[in-house]
Amino acid sequence: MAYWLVKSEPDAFSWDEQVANGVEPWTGVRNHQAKKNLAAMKVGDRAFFYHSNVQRAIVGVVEVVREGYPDLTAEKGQWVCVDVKAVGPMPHPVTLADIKQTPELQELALVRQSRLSVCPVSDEHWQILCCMGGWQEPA
DNA sequence: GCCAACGTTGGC
DNA sequence: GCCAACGTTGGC
Repeated sequence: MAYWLVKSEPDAFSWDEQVANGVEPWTGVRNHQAKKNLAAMKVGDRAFFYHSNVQRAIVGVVEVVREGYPDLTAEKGQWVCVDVKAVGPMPHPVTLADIKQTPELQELALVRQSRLSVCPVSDEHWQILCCMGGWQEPA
């Protein structure tokens, strides 16, 4: 199982909406690197749900429930999306400031390439971030 | 194929 | 609101 981090501007699509909707297509990615990452996702992979811009924090965890398929919101058919399901909220949202203060996390794609909206997260980084956020598996 | 101009994203 | 990073476009 692989780990990822997906960004959304809360004004456009927020964690609350993700929770309310349950399963939601992750559309609108228009960047080739991000597309490559989306296409590599497998059912069962987990991703952090990150609020960019106004909040700048990891606020929840989602799970991939449908692998890469054509993004119908794109005019031309060359973009990809996946479906993700809300797993649960971060008990303590992990902010970008927190991440930047953590030496072990400086290699995160989120830090190194701030404009990339879908980035991979290593197993090690995932564990650190879960620990910082007080994440516990839902019973 | 190079590069300047321009648009978009996202942090501050 | 500003600016840096970076992707895209278009002229040559």
